Amino acid sequence: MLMKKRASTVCPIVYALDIWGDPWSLVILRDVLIHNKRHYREFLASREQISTNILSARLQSLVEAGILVKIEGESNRAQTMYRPTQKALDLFPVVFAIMHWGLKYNPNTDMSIPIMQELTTNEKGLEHRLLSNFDDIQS
Amino acid sequence: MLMKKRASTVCPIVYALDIWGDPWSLVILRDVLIHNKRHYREFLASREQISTNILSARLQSLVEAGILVKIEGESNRAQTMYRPTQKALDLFPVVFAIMHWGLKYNPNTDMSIPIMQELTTNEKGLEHRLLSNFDDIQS
DNA sequence: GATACATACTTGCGAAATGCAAGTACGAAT
DNA sequence: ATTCGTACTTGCATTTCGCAAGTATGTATC
Repeated sequence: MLMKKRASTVCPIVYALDIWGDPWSLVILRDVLIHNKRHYREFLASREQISTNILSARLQSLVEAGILVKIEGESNRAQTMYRPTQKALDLFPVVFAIMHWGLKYNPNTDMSIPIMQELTTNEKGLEHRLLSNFDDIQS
Repeated sequence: MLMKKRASTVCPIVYALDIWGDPWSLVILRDVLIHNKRHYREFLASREQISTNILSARLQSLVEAGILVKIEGESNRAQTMYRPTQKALDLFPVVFAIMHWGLKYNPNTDMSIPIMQELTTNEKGLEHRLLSNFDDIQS
């Protein structure tokens, strides 16, 4: 985190930033929520090239913050998965809002990705479909 | 910024993060958009206690990114103002989405602030009222 | 009109976080 | 038995941050 961590803040924005307000955390959350990634190796493979120590640290802090859950396989570390909690699923509106803004102002956005099209034409449908990836989590 | 700056990215989220994805930038944007702050001294007075060098650097990078405009008074630096561009005003949905999430999960949110109440009961009205602070900017 | 004050910064430095490369631990595949 | 894949950890140079102090310039006060 950039900002000195506060035990508590009365501002909902600062509260949010203290948890996932560094860029790498949001990239991980994008991968989890939008691209349905769950394995360490999948996060590593992202275009943004996060380094292993940062990835490890961020996953851990997101778990501590109750955003992700670490599910370890029995007798095989390669089965370890990171899955979102409801607290993470509630970030869909945030992620979508950021995507809308980025889409408007980033001339290099790759519109050939189906999700980008769908975000503008059928956001609710997109959200519903993505949420169905996490049916086991939904309350 | 935490993340190595990219000249261009095809991801709208990473584009956004490269511009305002550090916590301090978002605190400044909160102050501009929600609390209608415009002067250096006002940003410094925020509860989060940003230090002067960071504030100076962030204001400059937000100006470079086309998010804020620096308006200098003639013959008096104390009149210097930082005002949002349309690109900043388009961040209202992002800021509101973050506030909604923070409100849900931050037990310490100060609900005595009128804006917090209004966000849940009348978001559109709140947005409209806040936007009216920037009538001169709106296209 | 000299002095104090306010504002908007810049500078210096120790502490922390980052980025990169390499190493480790362990199960699976050959 | 050896190699490979995966999930990390460790070490270190570089960058960024946080804090304190200093600077520049205009305004207010005596």
